[in-house]
Amino acid sequence: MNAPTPMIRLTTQRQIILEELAKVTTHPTASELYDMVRKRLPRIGLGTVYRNLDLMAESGMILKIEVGGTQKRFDATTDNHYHIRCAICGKVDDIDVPVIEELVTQAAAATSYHILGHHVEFTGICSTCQKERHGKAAS
Amino acid sequence: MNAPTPMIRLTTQRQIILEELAKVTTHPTASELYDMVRKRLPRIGLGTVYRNLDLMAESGMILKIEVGGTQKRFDATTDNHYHIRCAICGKVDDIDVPVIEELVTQAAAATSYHILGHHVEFTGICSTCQKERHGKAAS
DNA sequence: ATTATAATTGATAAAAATTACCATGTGGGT
DNA sequence: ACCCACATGGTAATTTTTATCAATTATAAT
Repeated sequence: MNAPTPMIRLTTQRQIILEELAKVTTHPTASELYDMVRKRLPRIGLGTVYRNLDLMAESGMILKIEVGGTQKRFDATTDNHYHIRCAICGKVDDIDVPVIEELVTQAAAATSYHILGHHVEFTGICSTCQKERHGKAAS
Repeated sequence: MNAPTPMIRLTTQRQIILEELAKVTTHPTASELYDMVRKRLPRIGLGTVYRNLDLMAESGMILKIEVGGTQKRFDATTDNHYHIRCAICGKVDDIDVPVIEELVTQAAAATSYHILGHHVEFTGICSTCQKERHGKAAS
């Protein structure tokens, strides 16, 4: 009666996508992941990558992080943590700042929305871009 | 020597875009704003709206909020505040939770990035979507 | 094992959102 | 009134993502 196992079948392509995503701590976009996966599965289609990333995100196996920038990014670490994005190159890293659980309580009191979660995104300039900026002084 | 007034000329279209944005507390997307502005300036082009929203965001007159969802949104209130986005309809509202300035200090200690700022985005279900969900019980 | 049944894939097309391009128009300063 | 730089509107091109669908592959039933 109640829908049982949503049962996501672990196909070869899904497994490899998952493995490649778990390998890195950067937060690759779908097409970055596509390039990574293609080295092991040259015939895979970009659509398959998108489709499966979405499925896995829906089923909670991975995280789809919708931060600034033009592309969505994915993360194999599913427990809540915060991110920092470089304003220049767009790279996204994890940042080790304690998660503030009280925020959800505070938010619940401040709105009529039913709160599901929260996310903190820092903006900054990564060390690589800091260096490059000093390279060319006054533009 | 040092670049003087970046000097953004306040054209009619810019003024009206700004006025329309300031009128609402929702956080319209570029095309929503386009529709609003077109009522007063029927010949304006969508490109002009995009171009000027970007310019105004760069010069700090308005805020470009890059949250979840497929479209960027804009906000006439430039002092830092947090947002909540409906997971179902995608609507974005302000949420009145105190801004945590310490976060930036904490972040600075935890990363090699040069921190520029931070943003908190809550996810939830807005009251409208809560009601509609109860409407159709077991699908 | 063999067939039936359902889910998944790869390829391609389509959609959605944004940006780039460029000839024409506009306004401010002299 | 005449420059001149900037801005505009219209359109085309890009970028990112989603949809479609026939062919393939896996699972279940016999």
